[in-house]
Amino acid sequence: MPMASRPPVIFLMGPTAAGKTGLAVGLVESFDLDIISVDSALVYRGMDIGTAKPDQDTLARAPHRLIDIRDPTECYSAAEFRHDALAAIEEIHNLGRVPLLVGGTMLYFRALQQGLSDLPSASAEVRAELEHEAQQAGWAEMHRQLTALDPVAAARINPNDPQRIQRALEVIRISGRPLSEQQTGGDKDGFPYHVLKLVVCPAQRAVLHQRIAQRFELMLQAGFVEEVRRLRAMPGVHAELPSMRAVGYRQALAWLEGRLDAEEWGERAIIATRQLAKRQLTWLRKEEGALWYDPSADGVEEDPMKTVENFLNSR
RNA sequence: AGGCCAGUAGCUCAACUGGCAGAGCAGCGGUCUCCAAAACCGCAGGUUGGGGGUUCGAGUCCCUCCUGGCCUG
Repeated sequence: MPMASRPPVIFLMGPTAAGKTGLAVGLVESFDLDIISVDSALVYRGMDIGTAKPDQDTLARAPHRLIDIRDPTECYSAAEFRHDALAAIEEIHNLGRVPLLVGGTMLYFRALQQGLSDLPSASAEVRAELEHEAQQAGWAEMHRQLTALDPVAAARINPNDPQRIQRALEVIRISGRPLSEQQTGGDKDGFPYHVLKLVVCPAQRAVLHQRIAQRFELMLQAGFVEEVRRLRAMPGVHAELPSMRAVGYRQALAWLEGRLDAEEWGERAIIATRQLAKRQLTWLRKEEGALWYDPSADGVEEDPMKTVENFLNSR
């Protein structure tokens, strides 16, 4: 499909605490855009403060799709996101509006743009089984098993990386075929849209670090600890859940369960957030054709509003 | 003021009776195909508080000064 005839989609990407939400709300109020959240933590109901989820007022003004779609005891995945996001994009286009995808989960952006190979989806049972075996034999032994079953995948996966060893073995057990044989690279044209990519990020790392620390203080004032206590009291909630391994929640839980000191957990949470931002930036640097916008550089940068306006008018 | 203890990487601390100054954490870079706010990999970082001395050789021993802490007055 030629570019010009492709329906428009706008990406608004950036590391945590860079100011994505503020900009997104501004854009939604100026143009006929509908927001789709691209965030693996915002999907969880009841996880509001620690995820910096937009508040009720903001959501009323700027509705977000794909938030609050899971309980904290449930799982979500890149493949589910891709499916949900593609459906939401189509829905928005059918309304005659333009989708604005906002978030910081770069794997989701990648899965959306490049597609995923047609692999068996995650199975809680198989994972539990593998987990159990690994506890007996150790992950080093599991990696050796993988070497026998799928040498190509085993060579690529570090023996210290339980998560990926587990996934590779899972795929083999479910499909009976090696993972590496099935990783064909995703759909060729799995994302037939005309995309404008914006990245929001302070040019200075120190500025981002400062924003992260300030935002954490605000979270505490807003009752983050209470939120975690509430989650912890829910049946079935425990520290190993993907939801509870999220930045901030993990450290708060560790404190409440006596694995971290009261004076220490906050600093650990901030550190984890900085490290998250760094990993997000590693993805973002590779993002092709993205326009970078520094929210802390007043005036000098081109106005993203203008960029979006031009993009929408050029069609 | 006197006595004692300490001072080593940004932080916390190792380094036998003198023998190539190291870890953890933080930081920085990277990997990433159904947990990704996850799970991993790598890199850099030092005038051992300053100065002097003994020694083939000093973080380590001696002298002196500085800084911090504790005790006594």
